[in-house]
Amino acid sequence: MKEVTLKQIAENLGISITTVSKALKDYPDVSKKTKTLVKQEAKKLRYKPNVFAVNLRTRESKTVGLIIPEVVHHFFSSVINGIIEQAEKKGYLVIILQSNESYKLEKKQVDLLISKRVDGIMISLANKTVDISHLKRVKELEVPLVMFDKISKLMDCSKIIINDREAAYTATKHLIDSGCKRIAHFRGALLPQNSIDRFLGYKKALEDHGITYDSSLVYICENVDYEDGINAAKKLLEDHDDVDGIFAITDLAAIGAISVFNERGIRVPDDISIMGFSNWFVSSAITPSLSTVDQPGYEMGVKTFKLLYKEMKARRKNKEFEPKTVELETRLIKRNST
Amino acid sequence: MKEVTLKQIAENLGISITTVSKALKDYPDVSKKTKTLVKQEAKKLRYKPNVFAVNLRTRESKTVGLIIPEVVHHFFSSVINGIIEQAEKKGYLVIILQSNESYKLEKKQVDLLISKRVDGIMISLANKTVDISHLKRVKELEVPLVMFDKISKLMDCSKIIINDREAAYTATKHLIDSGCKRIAHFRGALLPQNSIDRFLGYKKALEDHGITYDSSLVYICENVDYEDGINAAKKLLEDHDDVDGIFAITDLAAIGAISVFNERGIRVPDDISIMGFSNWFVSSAITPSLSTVDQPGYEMGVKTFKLLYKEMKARRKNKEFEPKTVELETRLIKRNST
DNA sequence: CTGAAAGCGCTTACAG
DNA sequence: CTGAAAGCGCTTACAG
Repeated sequence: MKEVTLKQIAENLGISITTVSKALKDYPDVSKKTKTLVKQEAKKLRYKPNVFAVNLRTRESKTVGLIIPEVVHHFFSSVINGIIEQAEKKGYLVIILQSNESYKLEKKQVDLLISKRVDGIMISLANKTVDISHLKRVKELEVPLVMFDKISKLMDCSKIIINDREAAYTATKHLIDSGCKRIAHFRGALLPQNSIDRFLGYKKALEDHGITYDSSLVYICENVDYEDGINAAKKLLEDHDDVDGIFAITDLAAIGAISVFNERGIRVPDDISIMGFSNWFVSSAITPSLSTVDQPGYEMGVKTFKLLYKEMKARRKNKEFEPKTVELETRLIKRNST
Repeated sequence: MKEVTLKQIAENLGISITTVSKALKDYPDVSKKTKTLVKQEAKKLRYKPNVFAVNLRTRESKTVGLIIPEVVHHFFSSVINGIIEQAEKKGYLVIILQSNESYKLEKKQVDLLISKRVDGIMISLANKTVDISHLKRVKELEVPLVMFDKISKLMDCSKIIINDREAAYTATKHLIDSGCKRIAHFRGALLPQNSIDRFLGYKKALEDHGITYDSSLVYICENVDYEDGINAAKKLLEDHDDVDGIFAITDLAAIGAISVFNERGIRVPDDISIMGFSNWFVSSAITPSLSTVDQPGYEMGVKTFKLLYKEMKARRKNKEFEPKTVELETRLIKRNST
């Protein structure tokens, strides 16, 4: 099938390519009559502009890049959802890349997106990301950039986050309020900011309520997943028989713990209370249903793209853009595990 | 920051753009000395070819499109995973679009991908897709196309599927083998092929084992999700008190049913046995753990891209390509709900 | 209101 | 082995 080009239309109509181009884009200096003629012909031939040529001329790809640690993850899936929806509204396509929590891969992905000349990049950092030189490069090249959820405080760019410390504080306080005296924490890896912040919120809540912080009650869940939760729970049962509450960094880890307790006849919440984090929809499906903190993934996606869009718009007009940090609300959700 | 172009390098070195271009691409008719010089300079200036120009010249975008009903879905997440991984290996980027199970949106997405000139398209149909004229157009334009999982039999293109009918048969037979006499089916919408096939597998299994098919035992779960499972289970309890087995079209629907039974003190599997479909990892985390059919999402993604790649390669060389249909193995997984 | 011309940055057939 | 030239399909400043 032969491609339809401006030239084609111009020849059919016996006018110049210039005029055809202008007519299709509704330039004010083309007569109404010509416009109608051109548009009609374009429709008839099913003309579609060749984006490759348009990109080259306009220096824009109308495509944005998204780098996340993992696609197969309820929270990120929701974020993707929000981003794609907004992007489509504005006529942007989203290229999604997965870092698999690897620093090396993440760097490669950034390079890939840059070489594809995306108009902007959104990123949530891998757990293993140790420095941000690759992001500094994005800034140098003046490619708009927004970080979300897993951010680096060192990077000067727009950010969409939740207040992890506060949310963790509230979650821990909820355990205390429901009578827990010995509260363990399943935390994430040591590097990620949100893992640190949730840990600090947990610690602060204990201290503010006269409970001595005991580091032996903190277990590291490297991948914050179901398996990790199972393992941490098993170890906890070996180490401590007096723990009556757990604040887990993710619902997944919490659910892992619950499954261990269910199996061993340990009653939740009578013997031990459990708090998750994320409000994955499965949390309400398990038995007992899981108390957790609602983390607004979809909203985060929406806000992330919107902020990126603003920056891209400013960039296009060569205007200055002042990076912004937006903090989204979280919400404690009480169910049957506490 | 000034963009580095071939021209830049050529000027710095006092040679022609042509030679620079050829040297960088290791054309055999450029001297070794020139090549080294050019490559050195390119590296020094951090030269990156302008993909927009390359695309325009080569008529390739090195980008493929993926349309799926939903991102936030364990099965599709795994497929995405497999696709992205393979694509990256071959230097392709993946644009992911979501149809939200809408026919209209799906058509729009196809148009979008075509207008972006992706080198190939992978698609899993929306539940509400009623005809395939939009896919026929893809074929007309000679854009390589692979369908996976939710396919249309009417479309002449490559397909990656599982044998839904057989898998459903095996699942139902498993219920029969464990003693069930009155087996209900929570099926999907009426249109999708895999919803039809799973239903037919269920029916055939009953008939082959001397159980009369009773259409009042078949409930439609329009979105095959958790909510649907809850509703269907509630209705089932109202309608029939003699059912002792359920084959649900998805794990999600099955888990919804289990949560209803758990709540009402109906014992699974003692009072009623339940089979899911998909082998979502949560199935092993709930109580009781769910028997199900393992559906190889990741593998499906890998195979899908590989097949698309073959077709794109043939297309590039203007060779004929014979569409293929690949059927992947499923596996019955017995857990505690049967 | 219309159009000739330059140019985006690359690739490649062709001549020397 | 090197390079001038054409061309991919579009946009837009400029002239008439």
